[in-house]
Amino acid sequence: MEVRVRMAPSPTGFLHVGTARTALFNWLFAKKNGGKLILRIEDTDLARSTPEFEKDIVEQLEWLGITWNEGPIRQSERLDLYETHLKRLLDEKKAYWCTCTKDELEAKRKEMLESGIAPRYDGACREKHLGQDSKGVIRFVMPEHAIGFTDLIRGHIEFKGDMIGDIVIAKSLKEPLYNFAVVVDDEDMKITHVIRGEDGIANTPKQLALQAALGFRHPHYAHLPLILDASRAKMSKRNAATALAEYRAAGYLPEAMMNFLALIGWHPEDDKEIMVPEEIAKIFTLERVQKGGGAFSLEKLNWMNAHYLRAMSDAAIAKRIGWEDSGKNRRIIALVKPRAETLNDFATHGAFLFDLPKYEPELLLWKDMAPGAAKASLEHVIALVEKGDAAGIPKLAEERGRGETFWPLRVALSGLKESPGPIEILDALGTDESLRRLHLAIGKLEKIS
RNA sequence: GCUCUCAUCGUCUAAUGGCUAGGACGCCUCCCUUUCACGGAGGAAAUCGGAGUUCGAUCCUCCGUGGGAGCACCA
Repeated sequence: MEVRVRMAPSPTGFLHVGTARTALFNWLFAKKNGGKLILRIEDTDLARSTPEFEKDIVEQLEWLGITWNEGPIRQSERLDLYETHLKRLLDEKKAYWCTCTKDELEAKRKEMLESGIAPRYDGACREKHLGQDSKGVIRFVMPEHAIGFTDLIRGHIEFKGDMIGDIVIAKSLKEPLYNFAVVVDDEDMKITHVIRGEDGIANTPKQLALQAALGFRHPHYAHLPLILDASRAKMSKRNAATALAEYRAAGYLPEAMMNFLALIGWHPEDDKEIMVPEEIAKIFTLERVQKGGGAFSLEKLNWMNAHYLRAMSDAAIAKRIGWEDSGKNRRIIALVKPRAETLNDFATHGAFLFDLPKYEPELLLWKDMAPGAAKASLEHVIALVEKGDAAGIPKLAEERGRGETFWPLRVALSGLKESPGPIEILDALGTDESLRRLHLAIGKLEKIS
């Protein structure tokens, strides 16, 4: 049987890194098994869903390199389908109208909580046989027996029978709710494997019961461990950037992000960590997915991004950051690359190459060097550069002292305490600009001598 | 409160019923180097606790502890 999996984000916010990771694992699973991936937009909550968020979801998935075979399919456009099944459930008395008010429910809930039992609907309207004109909501008659399933990652999971009350499956015939829409869609789209986050575990028995009542088959379930933040709680906007778009804007590469995300909760048999998506897809199995939640380590992401950056050609980087692919820009990129962690670093770390650096004159002094000595050093360098003999600088350094020569030169050109090598900067800057900066440095030294 | 779930270096994780529990990030040292990086070579760092099964348990079982998630007319 053909493997069919889905990613089912809800357009009520920007694409979350956790959602992206779930999408990625579905993509990997589909690829590994020669299956199909369906993008389903779960927008049954009309009040909270927006086209902007949907656009972000699609854009970020595309950026990551996740491709799908069907969709995006919007639940909001399939209302008739849900209504058909809703009516069937009602006709068969497997669902009923409920007119309990929110206040009543809240009071009962509080009461149950206080007496130490799990809050659940008491079934007050179950036997009232209310009609559609009652303007209530539709509840599903939850079976009393225990419901278990075998999770592909966690093994057998069982829920006690009387735990879950009659859940609301729709606000009206035209307003289905999450658990119901999911069940109808998973059946209709012939989903074989539901691969989702661990937070979906508690929904599984509800969906299983709904499937049984509707006469649907049960897909396989696999619940992925959660992505945790640095304090080991579910990653939230409070403590870290959660929107994929933020990482994109911060200059992370999609290939690095994908590789990094794949390694949260999954690990290859060997210890090879740097892998392109196609490589991972070849060896990906749910058996090797971890059960415990994994923290999102920005430090490791940074390392991985830097690693991918260093593997890219200067021309490719120029293209990514939107720089003209000129000889000068390539030299600048080559200079910044060993120190860059993100795409944005090229602009910030390379800024001194475009704009005249600002720095204190004292920075020009190597250790306890006197201003006059620094000035003399720079003058020697200027003489060489003016002759077009920059290649003679290393020899000069040997004669006059490496630190004494290179340090003032580097600072004069970059204004930085930490920077690429001075000869390389001189080359990237060009003779004219270099001489200009050297003279400016001498001016600064004269002021403090 | 109730339900479900998880537990190996600080972090992501590997492995095994029995050798020095492996790799990666981060950290430290050294080499390279005018500086900082990059690169190279080393190093410190972990099986939550208690019972049981067993010749032997980090691995299997139970209990405890700790963490996490879920308990909407959200998804």
